[in-house]
Amino acid sequence: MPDAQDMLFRTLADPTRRSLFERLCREGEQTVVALTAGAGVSQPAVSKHLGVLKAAGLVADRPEGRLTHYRARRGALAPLVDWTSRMAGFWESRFDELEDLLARMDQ
Amino acid sequence: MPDAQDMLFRTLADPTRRSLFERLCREGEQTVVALTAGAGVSQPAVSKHLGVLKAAGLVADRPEGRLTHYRARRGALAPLVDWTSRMAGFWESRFDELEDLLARMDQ
DNA sequence: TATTCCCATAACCATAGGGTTATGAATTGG
DNA sequence: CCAATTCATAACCCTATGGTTATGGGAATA
Repeated sequence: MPDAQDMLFRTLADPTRRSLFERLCREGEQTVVALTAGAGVSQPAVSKHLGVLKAAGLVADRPEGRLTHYRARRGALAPLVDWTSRMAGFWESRFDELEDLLARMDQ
Repeated sequence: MPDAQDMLFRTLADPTRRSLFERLCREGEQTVVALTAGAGVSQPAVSKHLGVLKAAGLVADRPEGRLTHYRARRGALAPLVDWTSRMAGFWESRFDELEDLLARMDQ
């Protein structure tokens, strides 16, 4: 399961993928065409990235007719917060409560 | 200067590198031989990873005779916390104060 | 029904980068 | 002074992966 951590880091390492996730966080649910516009890469590339993000649990999709809406799952960031807090040395800090909060944000 | 954020994510994406950083965070200053023991890869590989970590500002080295001591620079994690907080949507939260704290932890 | 649109998959290519061994410079110890 | 140790660099290899174009299936629209 702490393999989820590795998955998260690897997934977020790519700038295009991070940018897609950022857009979904900021602007909410989007279709693939909408995301492709301004992504700087082709539609198949966007689809592939969305697939990776989905496999990491960072996004969820909602098929609707011929469209597919994607949305961010912020709660999936919890392991990242967890790792950072451990590395920073704040074992007993407020991070813990924040992590719980993120875990429950799964929507 | 390439984006510090991007550099951080890319640097921490590799599990071997993350493991080295974790050890430096937990166990404090270490020489290269010490880090190589238990790293699971060769000494040149460790040296290369340490070079990448250093370029990202995540570690600092202290040459002493024929030994080189490496230590973690936890403050370099600040952009990671920053990004996570922005994505999670806690702009006005305790993250801010934590980020300041990390910024001042630069040692 | 025919056409257009959205999206995913397949097949392929090129590069980044993480691993190795070989080597050498610098330092310390016998 | 010679040997051993520490570390970084060089020169490779090989795989993972991010990009592309081509294609096709399902859904809306004319």
